[in-house]
Amino acid sequence: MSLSHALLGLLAVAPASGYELTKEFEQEIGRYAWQAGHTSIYPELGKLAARGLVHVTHEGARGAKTYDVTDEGREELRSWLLQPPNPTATVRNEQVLRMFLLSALEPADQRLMLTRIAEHTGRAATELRAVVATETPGGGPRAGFGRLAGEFGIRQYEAVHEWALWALDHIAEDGQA
Amino acid sequence: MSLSHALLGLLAVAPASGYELTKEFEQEIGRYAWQAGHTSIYPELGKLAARGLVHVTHEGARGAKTYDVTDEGREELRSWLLQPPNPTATVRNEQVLRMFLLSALEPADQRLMLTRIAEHTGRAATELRAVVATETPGGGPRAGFGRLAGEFGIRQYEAVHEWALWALDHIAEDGQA
DNA sequence: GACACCATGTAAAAGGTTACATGATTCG
DNA sequence: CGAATCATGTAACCTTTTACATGGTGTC
Repeated sequence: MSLSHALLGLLAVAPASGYELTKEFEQEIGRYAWQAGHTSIYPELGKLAARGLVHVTHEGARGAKTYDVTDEGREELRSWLLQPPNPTATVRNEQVLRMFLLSALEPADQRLMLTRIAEHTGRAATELRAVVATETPGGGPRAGFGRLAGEFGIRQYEAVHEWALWALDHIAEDGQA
Repeated sequence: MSLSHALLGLLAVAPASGYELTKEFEQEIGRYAWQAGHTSIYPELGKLAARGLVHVTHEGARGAKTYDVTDEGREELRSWLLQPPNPTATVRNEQVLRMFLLSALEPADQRLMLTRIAEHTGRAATELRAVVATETPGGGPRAGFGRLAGEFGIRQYEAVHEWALWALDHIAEDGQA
């Protein structure tokens, strides 16, 4: 299960509370890599603590608990991250699924959908490029993290943008690509 | 739930049995978009039939049932596909998660991981480009489908490849991106 | 004092995976 | 006749989502 490793990884970069981790999952990590809500995060932190991979470093106001990774947790994370790319790893992307099912539509609808995708990803790439450019070097505890994610996102949007333009160019009148 | 729409979409392109759909999910669709095994596909086909979105067109040898989409199913599929891109759509990608957690590693491990990713995606892009180039135009019932998926995959691998090279170039000695 | 936000949790239901189970057909 | 492949299904388990539930703190 990858949620445990996602939490381990985020905590390895900087200790945090369940609440802060939840907000993290609403950012880039949730948009490109893995989604999770607080109702799965809190119990999972409890399980990780029970397994000795994380521990509570201190309790703050309003019952807030700050978690940090233990040496054992760091070892577990490292061995998971350094695994060779495995071809059966979990993949689930609703947007990409929509693109793949394009062939099920009539030609006119195909063009409509591809045009929308091209516009949307083109705009998203431009916006993200602007955001990344204005980000101050240095910054918070996860600054490097955001930079890496930003550059990934830009390339991701550009790739889909180029694909949509290619597809628009290559679907014939009868809709066969 | 997207599995139902994935099945609807595949059947809309060409009628098929649960067994054939299962094999479909082991190809590009499972690699880039959505995974499913036969144990989730068979019950789901049953539910879709109960809702009147698909129906069994004929039963062949060994109890094989060929499903096709009904008009109602086609309408449901179309309205789902033409929905505007929604930012909270399901995203779950173990490989991308690994990349995002790069910052949790020591600089030497980061470089090792990025080098591996760059090599792997570079090779995958080249191989896929070769496969797409040799595919005969025309072909089977889902030929357009495979072409679309192939072009998508190529751009996907290239994007990650470029990202990994960028990251290798930009992580300083202390591992800050 | 109301509203926004901080901060945590549980429980039921839905969705998905793994393991188990069965039998037909085809090819060598 | 044995092995691979075709073809379907159920059940137990695990994971995830949705809904419910509670209370503290800061600010206007």
